[in-house]
Amino acid sequence: MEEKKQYPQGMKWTRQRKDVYDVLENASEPLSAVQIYNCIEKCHTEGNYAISTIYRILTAFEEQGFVNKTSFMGDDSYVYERNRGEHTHYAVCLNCHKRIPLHACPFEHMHVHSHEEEDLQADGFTVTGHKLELYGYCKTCKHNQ
Amino acid sequence: MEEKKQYPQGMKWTRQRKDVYDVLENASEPLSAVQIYNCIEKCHTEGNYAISTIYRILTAFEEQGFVNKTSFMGDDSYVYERNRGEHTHYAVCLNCHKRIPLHACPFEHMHVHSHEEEDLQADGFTVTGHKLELYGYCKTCKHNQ
DNA sequence: ATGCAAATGCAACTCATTTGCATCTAGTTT
DNA sequence: AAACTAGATGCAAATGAGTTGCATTTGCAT
Repeated sequence: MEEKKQYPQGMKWTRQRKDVYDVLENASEPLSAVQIYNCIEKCHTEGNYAISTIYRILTAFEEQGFVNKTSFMGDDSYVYERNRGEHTHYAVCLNCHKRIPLHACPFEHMHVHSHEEEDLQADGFTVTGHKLELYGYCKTCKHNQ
Repeated sequence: MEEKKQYPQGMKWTRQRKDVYDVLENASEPLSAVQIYNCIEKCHTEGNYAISTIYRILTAFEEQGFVNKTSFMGDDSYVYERNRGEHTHYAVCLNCHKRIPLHACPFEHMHVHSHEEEDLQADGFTVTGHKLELYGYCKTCKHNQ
């Protein structure tokens, strides 16, 4: 009757893992390990949490395919988000580092890869994903020059 | 008669800056600050170099538009390359972090931005550039499982 | 040759992430 | 239900990229 067993084989379902999982499940944007850590510390005043544990959990989750790890231009840390099948691209402000999600992936409607993938396959390279980032300046930062 | 004055206004042309510039000019791929530092230390046994100087020079060069600073998935540091007007995208191997340059930008031949840019402009966001990264596994890493 | 703002070297610092190790615990076995 | 054990955690120390304050040096304009 629990929401167990949605989790991978051979992975212990600990309090810490559940907390990290919940945070990512409810997050509306990618979060860094430190953000996740702070979020958990804030909500659960119970036990202690070690930041190293958060990192280890995120690594494990990534290996299991639960979360995706990426970095954005201008940010100095990695961010993690629940892997929900679809993927999102962002426009990032080079000044304040705000991220604006794009509503569609330009690659969805066509085979842009054509040229590229041919070349790559000749090299024996297997493409598993792609990442597109638009960058520039948001309204606020543009005005504040 | 020298190759001076290809450099920006108000910027002193020091031995260190010339060295960094030369390394980037002759580089066949983006380099990290540490790689540039090591490269210079190796070639020029003369004076001392401080890694902090390299970082300051790279920051200055970037502000002047001489170099572009980017990061690639899986790498934990920034890399810099001479800004030669054109831009290059890469396919990066998630295992060995090798980068394979793509010969063309998929965005060159069309206005992919259409949808996206409309949305963004409604938000007051000004797009100044984009970055596309394909990722996956190179021939070697794929075979070595 | 002189003067000074800009650039450098150095050492100490920050901040994200990792690691070794002793302790603990989820989940299985008895 | 108690015992067992591989895997997970907390802690503290280490690593590594990048930054900063400050005293000293050096382009380069006068």
